[in-house]
Amino acid sequence: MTDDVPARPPTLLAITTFLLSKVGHRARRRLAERLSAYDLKLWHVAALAALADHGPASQRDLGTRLGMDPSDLVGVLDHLEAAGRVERRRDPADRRRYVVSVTPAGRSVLAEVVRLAADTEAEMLAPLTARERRQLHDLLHRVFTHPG
Amino acid sequence: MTDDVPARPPTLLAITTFLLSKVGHRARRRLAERLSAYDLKLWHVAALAALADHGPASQRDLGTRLGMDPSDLVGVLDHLEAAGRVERRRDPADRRRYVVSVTPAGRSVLAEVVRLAADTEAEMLAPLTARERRQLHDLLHRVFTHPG
DNA sequence: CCTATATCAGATCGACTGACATCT
DNA sequence: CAGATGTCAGTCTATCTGATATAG
Repeated sequence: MTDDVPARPPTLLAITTFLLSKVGHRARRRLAERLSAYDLKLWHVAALAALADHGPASQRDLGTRLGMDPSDLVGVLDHLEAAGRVERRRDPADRRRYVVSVTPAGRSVLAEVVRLAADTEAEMLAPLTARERRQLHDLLHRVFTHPG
Repeated sequence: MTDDVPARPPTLLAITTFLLSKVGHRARRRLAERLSAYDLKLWHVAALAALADHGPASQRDLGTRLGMDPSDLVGVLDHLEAAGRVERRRDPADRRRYVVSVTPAGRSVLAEVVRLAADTEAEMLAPLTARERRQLHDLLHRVFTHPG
């Protein structure tokens, strides 16, 4: 009746790397779809979060912190700035740099988006109990923050 | 001393969807790097696994099973066929279709690659105990196979 | 005649590379 | 002058769309 999704090859399902890649891709996709209502992409959210959590920064430092190419950051910040969500000011102490900071509007949309991410998460992880979701989060967090 | 990786924004680390996306991307990347030694990409492995697990199939059925666009499957099979890892024969019952099947060489390289994936996995999941890796695998498997 | 299959050509997007003007 | 910063242009890949030839 509903869309017939054929079984995936067991050989693939046995590979954790495969599952990580697939589930991660699906998660990214779903969140990105919802973010489009706010005229945001994932990198925009990452930039807002970094500025909100760690305070104003130069574009280079922002890029380093996020593991993002500085040249791609340019367009991301252009977009956020045009929407009044971040501000660029020249650093008076080093006039090559900008000091980028979040505006109140940026903080506000970030808070909304964090709630939206929680909704997406609940949908994605529907088959898991609350305890299992916390487990999954903890395991992923440890893997992510592991050096190398 | 070693590369100074700055802390990621806590706001992002609290979002499971973010962690899934990031860890999944890293997993994909690492596996892809290792596969290049075998002249394979991830889709090649997926196709080999599907054919090995479920037997010969038409390209359309293969694409459906893997959630892959049939037009992209063409190049993947061209490549595998040129390396003698799959075979395309016309289906005598419906001459629009090919019947695609794995060759012994294809099965052989698939087995090697599965071991290689296990190595990559061990490296990626180094901070987890064996029990935790099984937990992670189980949780991801349930999320992945959940309808919707 | 209409649909299915495999194929090809092109659009789009994200990540990465190289060059460059400005400033220290 | 050498190095850092932000910017721009272009490449490369994967993914998705649309058109087409052949067969049912």
